[in-house]
Amino acid sequence: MRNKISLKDIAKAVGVSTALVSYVLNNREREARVSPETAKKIREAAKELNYQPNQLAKSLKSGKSLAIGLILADISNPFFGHLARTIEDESKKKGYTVIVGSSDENYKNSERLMNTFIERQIDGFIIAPAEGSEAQLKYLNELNIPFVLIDRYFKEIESSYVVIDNFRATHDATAKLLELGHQNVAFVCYNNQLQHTIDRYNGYSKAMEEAGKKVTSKLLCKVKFNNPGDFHLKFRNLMTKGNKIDAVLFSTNTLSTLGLKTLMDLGIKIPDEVAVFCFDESESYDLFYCPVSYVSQPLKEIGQRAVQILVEMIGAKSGFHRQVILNSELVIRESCEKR
Amino acid sequence: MRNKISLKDIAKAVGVSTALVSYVLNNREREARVSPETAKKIREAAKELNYQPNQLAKSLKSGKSLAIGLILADISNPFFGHLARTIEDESKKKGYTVIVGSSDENYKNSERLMNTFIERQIDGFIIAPAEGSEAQLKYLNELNIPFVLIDRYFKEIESSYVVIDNFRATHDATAKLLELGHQNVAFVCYNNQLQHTIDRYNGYSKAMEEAGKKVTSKLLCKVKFNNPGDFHLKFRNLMTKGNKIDAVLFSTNTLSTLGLKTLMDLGIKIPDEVAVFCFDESESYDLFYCPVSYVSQPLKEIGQRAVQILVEMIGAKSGFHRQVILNSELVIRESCEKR
DNA sequence: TTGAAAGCGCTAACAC
DNA sequence: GTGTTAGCGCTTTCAA
Repeated sequence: MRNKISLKDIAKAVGVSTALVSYVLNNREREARVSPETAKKIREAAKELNYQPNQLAKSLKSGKSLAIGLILADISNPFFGHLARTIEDESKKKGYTVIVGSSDENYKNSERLMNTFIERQIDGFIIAPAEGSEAQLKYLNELNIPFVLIDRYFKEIESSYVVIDNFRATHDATAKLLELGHQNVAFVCYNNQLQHTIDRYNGYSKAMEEAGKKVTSKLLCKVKFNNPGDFHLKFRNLMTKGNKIDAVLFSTNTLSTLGLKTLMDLGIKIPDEVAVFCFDESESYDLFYCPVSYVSQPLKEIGQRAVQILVEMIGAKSGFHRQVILNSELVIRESCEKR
Repeated sequence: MRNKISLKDIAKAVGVSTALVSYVLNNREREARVSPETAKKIREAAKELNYQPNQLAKSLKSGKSLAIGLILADISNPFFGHLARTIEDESKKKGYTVIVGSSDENYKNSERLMNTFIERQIDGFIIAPAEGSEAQLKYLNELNIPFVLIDRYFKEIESSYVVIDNFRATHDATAKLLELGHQNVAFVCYNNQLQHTIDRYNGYSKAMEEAGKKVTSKLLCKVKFNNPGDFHLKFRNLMTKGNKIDAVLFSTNTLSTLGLKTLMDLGIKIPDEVAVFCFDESESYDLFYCPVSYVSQPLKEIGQRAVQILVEMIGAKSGFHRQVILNSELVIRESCEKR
């Protein structure tokens, strides 16, 4: 069996009450006026017996678990992996432990995770919400469980969130491509109704409009999530049906990787035959034959801000929300040149 | 404030004792001979009040937290991200929640994480141990806390583990390169003393020996972990100092990516000037100009087996260990051809 | 300066 | 069939 030493064991060993032990081991001996000798004995016994406090009991008593629930689409996706890493690091600094779950972009999974985490009394959530999660988030609000959304948010849900200015990101990337002289700039995105998808589309579309270009279906490729077959079909179509595409803007990291791969397979030369602008950083880009241009999100800052806001919300007596919109950066490299 | 409904609230609402509520909501009404009407009323009240059990209180009472602590080197590394994903999925199936932490290959961090997790009463650990973790693992053994090592293990530590046959993996990869006619096969690894590093080196070295080749320092590149500068210095040296290297075997995924990148920067053509064999799958390989050969680890199986073994260990009254050595697979593609 | 005791939410042995 | 109660490990009020 597992050798569990409790406050009581220490109290017995030293010959004092558990109250004193509790005070001393929480460094509150002064406030409780514990005599130095007793304190010393208690500390020694604790060390001797190798005492480790039971956080569960503390939490039960205090009503605070010092745990944060993190719900991502997929922890194996490097974009979310990086986010998870910064969130974990920042949480550790703040004294919180992170419990993670992958929703797989499915709101049913996300709901199940949320309930599991609530049962574990997490103090708050950081969530990259799946499509259709609105009701669950409203529910969290009803329960007064603080949460911060990352990467995506919902216009109709009152909440804190940390996102980038997606409109501006794609707007500027598109404008850059047009400025470089590309004529038919295509846009590749998922066909969901998530706000960041919409914002990114609008950014693209606005930049086109400003340049006097019409966005026709010949320039658009909206594909199903998690469905490489659908992607290949539609993207190949886009690129090979005589649409005269001379530049492509991919609106997520997974689409970027899939897209580069497909262009390579099709033998379409970048940037000679088509210019390419990607979304998010990826170590894959480093191995691509042509240095890739991309929208760089400040992942570290997103994670840190999310944790900071959440911790503030947890500590606040009355509810508040904080919205943070960060700027992304365009990293311009060879792949978007006009040849 | 957070609207927390407890068993007591339901008991009061229905007008019964908490004991009955507990029995019913744990579906043990039959064994406790609760009358159907009472049971029904209790369930209705629970639903009505939107009751969510407090897992912390349950755990405190039962001594089981139904939580697993996962300690990885770095959750943002896709290799570990995938592992984390399969572990999370399998744990969920078994009714366990996963708490993750990144050690950054630093045993001090790993120790801190372990203690945090122990305080949270996790039922067991899955660990990709950092160099120097031996003492901590012995400590876990003393405490009778079950754990399963993944990716790496220590010969001198009695423990369960799930790893691949690293010796065989590099042995076979090296043999393949030699069989294809390469003469000077170099080996790139980290300069640590982790068993998997040693095994991988031995596999390489054995294959060389079997082919009547001598492993000289001119063929070896041992680099510091997490130190791209050191890598570049030594690897460039290896490739440019007239060592006549015509094939390189990289012994981890990070080294593989760094290596491919450097070879590209140096303008060394693969496989025309040098053949390359990598370790672990990576989406980056898909974007490389030449299809990359690699050792493919069965990530999903590693994660699943680790969870299965851990759960068995947690359930067992007496301690036992289970060692699983899985086979990896060689994926042979253009990059290792002899030109 | 220290101890006793209540109580966080839950389970389970036991009594009625 | 149902209720009472002790106790998991901890904190904190109150009394001594």
